[in-house]
Amino acid sequence: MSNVCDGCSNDLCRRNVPLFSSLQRDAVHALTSEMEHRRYKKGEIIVREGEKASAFTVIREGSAKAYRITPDGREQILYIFPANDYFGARFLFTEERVPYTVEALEPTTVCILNKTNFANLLAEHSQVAIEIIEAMANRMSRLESAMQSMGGRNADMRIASLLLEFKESYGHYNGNFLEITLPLSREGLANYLGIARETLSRKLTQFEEEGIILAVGNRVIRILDIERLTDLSFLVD
Amino acid sequence: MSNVCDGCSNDLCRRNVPLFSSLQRDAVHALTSEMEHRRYKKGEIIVREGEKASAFTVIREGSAKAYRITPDGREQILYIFPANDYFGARFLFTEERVPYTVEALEPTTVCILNKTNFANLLAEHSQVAIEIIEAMANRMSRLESAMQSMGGRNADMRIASLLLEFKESYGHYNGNFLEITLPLSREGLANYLGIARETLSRKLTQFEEEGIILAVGNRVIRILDIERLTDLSFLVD
DNA sequence: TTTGTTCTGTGATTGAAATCACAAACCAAG
DNA sequence: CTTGGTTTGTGATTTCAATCACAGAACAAA
Repeated sequence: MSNVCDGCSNDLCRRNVPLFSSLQRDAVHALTSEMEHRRYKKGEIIVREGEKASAFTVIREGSAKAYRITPDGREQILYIFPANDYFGARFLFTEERVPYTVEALEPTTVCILNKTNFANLLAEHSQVAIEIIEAMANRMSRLESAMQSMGGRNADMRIASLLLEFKESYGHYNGNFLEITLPLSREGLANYLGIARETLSRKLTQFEEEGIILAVGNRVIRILDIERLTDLSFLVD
Repeated sequence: MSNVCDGCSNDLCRRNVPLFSSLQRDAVHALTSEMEHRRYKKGEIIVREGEKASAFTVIREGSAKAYRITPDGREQILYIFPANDYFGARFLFTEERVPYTVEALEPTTVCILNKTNFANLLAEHSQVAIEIIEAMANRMSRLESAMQSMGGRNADMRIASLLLEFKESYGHYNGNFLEITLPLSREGLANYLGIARETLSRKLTQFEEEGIILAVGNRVIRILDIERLTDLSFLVD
C-alpha cells in the first residue's frame, strides 16, 4: 500500500499543483527529495478523523473524499479532493486534530510533506504562505456556497448545483456530449448533499424526464440542457 | 456615520485582536496610525456583496452579520462577527469580490486597514501571515461544523448547536444563571439556521417545556440544563 | 457468459418542517 | 402609562423529503 510514486521524482507535482507554481526549479527539487510518496487502493483511509495532524498531503493521481460521521450514523461528506488538490496545510498551524477522515475514492497516489519540512518550505519561500492563504480562501468560498445551498431547502437546486460543480473537475466531452464521470456512487452523492439516496434517485429520474440530463450507466451523467440546469441551480420553485 | 474611534489610538486593538498579538508595541503603533476608523448604527451596511474588496476590517465594538440573499429572496446568514473578530483578509489575496453583505447588528465601531498597508504589514511581519492562516483555519472549522449540522436534517440539533455557539460570544452570568443575549431576532436566528421562523419558535417553546432553557423577553435566553443541550447538539469538537 | 454481489430505482407510507393566518406579547417613544 | 409598530407564538393545513421494502440493473470476477 505504501509505494514510491515515480512521477514526483521529476517535477510533475510542481507543474500541476498551483501551490508550487511559484517555486524555482531547484527549490522544487529540494522539496521533492523531502517528500514521501504513498499509494492507496479505493476505499483505503489516508488519514482518520481525530489523528494528530502531522503532514501536508498532495493528491497526485486519483481522488479522495473527506467526511465525518454524524451522531446519527450518517456519513457527511465535506470535501471532494480531485487530483492535484491538497489538504492538511491548516492543521499544521493549529493544535486541532484532523476533523475528518480522508478516504481514497479510486486508486490514488499522494505526496506527503512532513510538518518540519513544510515549515521550512514556508520560512524560505514566503510566497507559498500567500498561496496557501489564497487556496484556503477558495476553499472557504466553496464551503460558503455549499452552506448556502444546504440552507436552501430545495433538493432540485442542490442537485443542480452539485452537477455544475462536478462539471468543473470531472466533466469531459464524449463526441459532442458533455459528460460527467461521477467520483461518487448515488449514495455518496446523497451524503455529500445531505439528502437521502432515494430522493436523489427520484430527482435524477425527474431531470431525465425533463430532458435535462441522461444517465449513462451508474457513473456517467450526460448533460443535455445546461441552461436549464443553471436555471435550476439559481431558481427555486 | 464615519467617525474616529479613540480606542484604537492606544493599543486596544492589539490587546484584543489575536491577529495582532504577535506584533511588537512599535509595530502596533505604526499600524494604528495607518488605520481608518468608522462607526455604524444598527442596520447600516459595512460592505455590500459584490463590491470590490479593498480593506481588512476589525470589529472593535458591537457585532455584525454577513449574509447573502438567496434566489428565493431569503437572507442566508453565513457568519456572525462578534467584537474583536475581523473579516476581509482573504479577499485581499484573490480577485474575488466580496461574497456577502456585512451589516451592523448594533452600534458598531470598526478599524479598517487598506490593501497596501495590509500588504506591507504582511511583508514586514511574516508571523502575521501564519496567524491569518490559523485564523482562517479556525473559521473553516466553524464552517465545517455548521455545514455538518446543516446536513443533519434535524432542527433540534441545529438549534442546540447554535445556542452553544452563541454561549461562547454572547453568554454571561446573571446571578447564578447563565444567559445568552442574542445578537439576532428570532427571524435572524432562523435565517442563520436556514429554517422557518415558526419552526424555531416551536422548538424553543418545546425546549422550555422540557426545562432546558427559559426565554427572558425576546433577546435573552437563560440556559437551565446545559447538559441536555449538549446532548441534543452532539456537536463534534 | 454466468454468477453473486453491490448499487440503483420506485411504490407506499410516514413524518418533520414549511406555509398560511392571526392573535398575543414585546418594546420603544411619547 | 399609553400607544402603535414590530416581533413572536401557535393552530391548521400542506408539502417535500425520509423511511421502509423490494425488485431490477449494473458490475466485477470466474
